[in-house]
Amino acid sequence: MKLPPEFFLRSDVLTVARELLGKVLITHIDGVITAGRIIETEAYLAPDDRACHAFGNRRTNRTEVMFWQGGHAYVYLCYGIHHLFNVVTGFENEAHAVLIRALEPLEGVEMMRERRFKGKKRSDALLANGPGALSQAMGLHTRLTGTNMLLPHSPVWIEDRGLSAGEIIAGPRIGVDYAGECALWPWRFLVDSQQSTVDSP
DNA sequence: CAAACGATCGGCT
DNA sequence: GCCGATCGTTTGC
Repeated sequence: MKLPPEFFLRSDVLTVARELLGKVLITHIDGVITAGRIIETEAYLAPDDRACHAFGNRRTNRTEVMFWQGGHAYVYLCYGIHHLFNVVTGFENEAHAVLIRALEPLEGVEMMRERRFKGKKRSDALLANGPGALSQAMGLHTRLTGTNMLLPHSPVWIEDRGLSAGEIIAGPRIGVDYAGECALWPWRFLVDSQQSTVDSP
């Protein structure tokens, strides 16, 4: 059920990013379980990817966990507001990561609504429809960076529950226009919501 | 030490 | 569709 080390210990981060679609991201935080089916990812791959924080394999305090072996969490603050959650992949000293960009909520939806909307009325479609949004809904925070998701009782982990990803669409990554030609690489993956997936009639 | 910069979101026009 | 929020990280002087 919980993904094994071998899933993350692969150098081909593009394949891992694709295969994460349909898997289930789970947190156990503040005594509550929340879970969602991963429906959008992006791959980041040092050293040649200008959009990757570890471009050129440069190590900084922030990006150090990207160099750890696959299965750790890399969470960083974006635009001073948003906590973005990544899965570190590959072997030690390979700075590869997959950004989780969207989820389909499965469990703990009440808690997700509370964290996201604080009682205000909003559409459930907005619960986890972006990388900052899903982190807020799931309780993911920069303090969780460096968490080993493979350890028992970790606060965040990923499971295979046999759900299908369906058809997969690939395209350029979002918000990395500064990265030159790297911004054009089709390293964003999302499930085709036009296609039938888990429970269509 | 100062300053620019985001792997975004939500509110407003 | 545009724009401001907001702050840790990084880089430059």
